[in-house]
Amino acid sequence: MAERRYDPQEIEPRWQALWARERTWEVSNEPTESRTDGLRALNSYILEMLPYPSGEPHIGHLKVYSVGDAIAHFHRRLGARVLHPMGYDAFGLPAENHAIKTGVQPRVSTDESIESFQRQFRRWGISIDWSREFATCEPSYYRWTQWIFLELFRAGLAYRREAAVKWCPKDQTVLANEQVDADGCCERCGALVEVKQLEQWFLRITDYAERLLGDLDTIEWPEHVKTMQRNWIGRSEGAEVIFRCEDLDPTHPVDYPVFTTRPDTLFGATFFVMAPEHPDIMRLAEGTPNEQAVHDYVNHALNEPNEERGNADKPKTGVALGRTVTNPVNGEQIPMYVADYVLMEYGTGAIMAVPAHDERDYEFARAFDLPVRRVIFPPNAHDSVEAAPGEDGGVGGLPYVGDGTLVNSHPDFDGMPNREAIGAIVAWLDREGKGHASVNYRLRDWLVSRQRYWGTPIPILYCERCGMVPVPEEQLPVELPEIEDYTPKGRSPLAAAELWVNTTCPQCGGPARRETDTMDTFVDSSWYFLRYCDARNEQAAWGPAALRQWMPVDQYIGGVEHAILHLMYARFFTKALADLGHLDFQEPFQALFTQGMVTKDGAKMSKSRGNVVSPASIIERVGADTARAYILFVGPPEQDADWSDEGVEGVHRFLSRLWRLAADTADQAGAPNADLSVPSAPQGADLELLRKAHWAIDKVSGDLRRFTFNTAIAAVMELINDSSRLRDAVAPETLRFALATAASVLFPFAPHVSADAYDMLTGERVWEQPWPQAEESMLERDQYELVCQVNGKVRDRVQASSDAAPHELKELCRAAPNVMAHVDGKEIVKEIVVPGKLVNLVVR
RNA sequence: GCGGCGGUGGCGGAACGGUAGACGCGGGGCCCUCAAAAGGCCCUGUCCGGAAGGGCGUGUGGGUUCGAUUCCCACCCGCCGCACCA
Repeated sequence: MAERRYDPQEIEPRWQALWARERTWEVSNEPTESRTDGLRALNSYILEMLPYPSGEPHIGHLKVYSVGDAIAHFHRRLGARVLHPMGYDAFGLPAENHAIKTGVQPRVSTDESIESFQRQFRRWGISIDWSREFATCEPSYYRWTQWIFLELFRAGLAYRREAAVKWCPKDQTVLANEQVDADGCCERCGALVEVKQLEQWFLRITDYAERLLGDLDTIEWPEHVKTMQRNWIGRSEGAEVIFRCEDLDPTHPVDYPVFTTRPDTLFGATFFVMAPEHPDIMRLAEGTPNEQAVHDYVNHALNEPNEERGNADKPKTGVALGRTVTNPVNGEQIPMYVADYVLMEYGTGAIMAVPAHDERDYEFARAFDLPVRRVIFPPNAHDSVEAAPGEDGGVGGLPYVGDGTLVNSHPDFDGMPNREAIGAIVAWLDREGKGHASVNYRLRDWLVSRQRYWGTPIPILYCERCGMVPVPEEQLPVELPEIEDYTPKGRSPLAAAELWVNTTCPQCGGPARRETDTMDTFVDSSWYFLRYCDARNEQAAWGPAALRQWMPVDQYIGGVEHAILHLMYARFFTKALADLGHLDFQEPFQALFTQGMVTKDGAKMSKSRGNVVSPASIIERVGADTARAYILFVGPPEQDADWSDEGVEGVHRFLSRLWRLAADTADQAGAPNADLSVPSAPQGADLELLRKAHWAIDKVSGDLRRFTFNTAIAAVMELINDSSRLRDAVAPETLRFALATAASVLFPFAPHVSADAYDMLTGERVWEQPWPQAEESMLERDQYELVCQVNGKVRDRVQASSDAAPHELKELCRAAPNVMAHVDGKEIVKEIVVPGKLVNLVVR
């Protein structure tokens, strides 16, 4: 017989053409009949994070879609109707920067990239429902992004206020944080970046902090991702305390609230610090001898790069404002300072400083020679509370941030454990109207406006008479105009499109100007999973019936680098849209899987390192099946994996072997035969191979549920190794069954070769076959190798019958030759029997 | 600093508290071949031994257990996230 060779370059396009021709992976939104056995939901929504189309897909894309496709195929063959769509997160800076450099319009270069991604995904054989494909830069998509924005605007969840943004004085443009390098310079021109106050759009995600935190308990996400989100939200319990300033005008005192997690230390507050960004700073300093110094300090602090300013090791700096505030608990006048260690974004932008019990305040007090007053006495630190005056209370070790007993405070609280004092002092503040219990979050509102061209236009108009006016829904989308020059000139490039900017007010008909900022691309990707459910709907962003079929996403898959931003924003959108009556669920992604990075020689792939492995070149050499199976075989998918060309060859050999065995076996059988029945009472090699096949079914099924694809593929390798070894010792139908089984369970990982092998053997389409079931009887053995231990060490192995009673197993073990040698007259004090596994004799 | 994850052969990695190292790579030997490629078979943690067999081995030190890579405590190292968050 002619030598047949595994040729992925022939096999793969052939099956891809069939799947494309028959639109095999498309699904409808028709309601599924309700299922009577109640076993499983009939619909399953498997989604990988949509790609940002730039150049060619990289190896990370190959990994995420290989993982997702395996799950999608598995669910299909378990009987589910699976939604597995694809789209492109197509707005963004790189396309725009490319345009600035080359003059090629972002739309043109983006479309090129999208085409290349489409080609690759088809070439990889990913089972995508192409009928639902879209790119977020298409007006038919961003029309609904704009609609959502307006919904949020009407609900008060989108608002405008002044905010500090990064500004490059040379390029005359606002910069995204990512465009500022580590030295605080513009990544394009190298000029020192400044901070500028500009009107910006925000989304009120902070309103959802509590729910975003609480609902993490309702979803099946990796614990570390939940932890990152919890940390990002950063919930702290404490109190808001009011410090009154009467210095400016005693008849009109100003109240400055501060947030503190330690109201128990209030009596130790010896000064008061405000952030340089605090709007009252200059007003407070005005007319004091320090006015100029304060002015200089604020200017300097505001222009300092975040990385530098945020460095906790930096010595504390600041300037006295020359004013005082009143400590509400004891009426003391304490001096006010401005210092850059206080952040405007957190809490109220002002703090009470308790140097004795806070490291930062302590450092500042040291630098400025301010009083330090201990108000917490450590436990077990001898002596009575009264005998502890002076700076450190005679105990030393300041600042002290631990728990203890209150001292130097007030007779009502002195002697109280500080944990208890927190409640007592807050209650007192509350009664006096000087404060109240409060919860504070680290999470800040989401700044969504970008002074950029290549993004979704914000659908707002400014009318001279009516002010800010939302674009009426029937006028959506506000389309991005074609422009000539993408170079920023101190405002969004859109501002130069005068014809587009100038329009009429829908309310009064008078002249109006369009908002020229565009939206952060994270807005686009915060709802795309909803659009897939009803991607061709021109009347609405989605129909409720379509959503009911699919949402929430059953399994979401993507890189851990999106653990915070994208996943938080998508959750926020879902909750906000649910509150507005557009959705009837609270969480978009029921289960999440985060896959690890693919590295080369232990390092992240990058052009500058020259270690980039391109999927296209791999596939050209060994085919898509090998590339996909290898990337899943190399290790657990949630871990980082190092690409090895030798490892790829190993997987290629395995697929090659599988295919050749199937081809030879099919040739011998003459014609494909759908009948896969096996000898009725198999013995010897037949039994061994059939058992192996059923073991493999069981192993792969479990591994697919656990996402341990590496061991699933290893199990199929074992089955193929055994099939090869036993090929001449078993009945032809046994071998056929073993190989068809291997092809069947390998299909989710290497679809083309599996489909081809299955077809050669049976003439059937493997993806139309139900997932195989392992037969219980084939998983059991009537004989097994009993491990014989003496004092926990393996000394022998003997054959035991599966139905042997414990006492029989003990006998077998005691009789094993090498066990006897180790027992040798010693006393057996205990015998542990684990049926099916081992016997352990404890001797003395 | 806080939080999370992880440390197993030459390498990637397997092991419901029960035979440590499945599977693959790499390495060695052999078969096929005029030769090569491709393929096939065998060996491959380490030390002692001819072999049988035995000692030692999952970052370090303790503990629980008949038995620990697995559970508990302390520590060391590495990676990731957050970081002057009041």
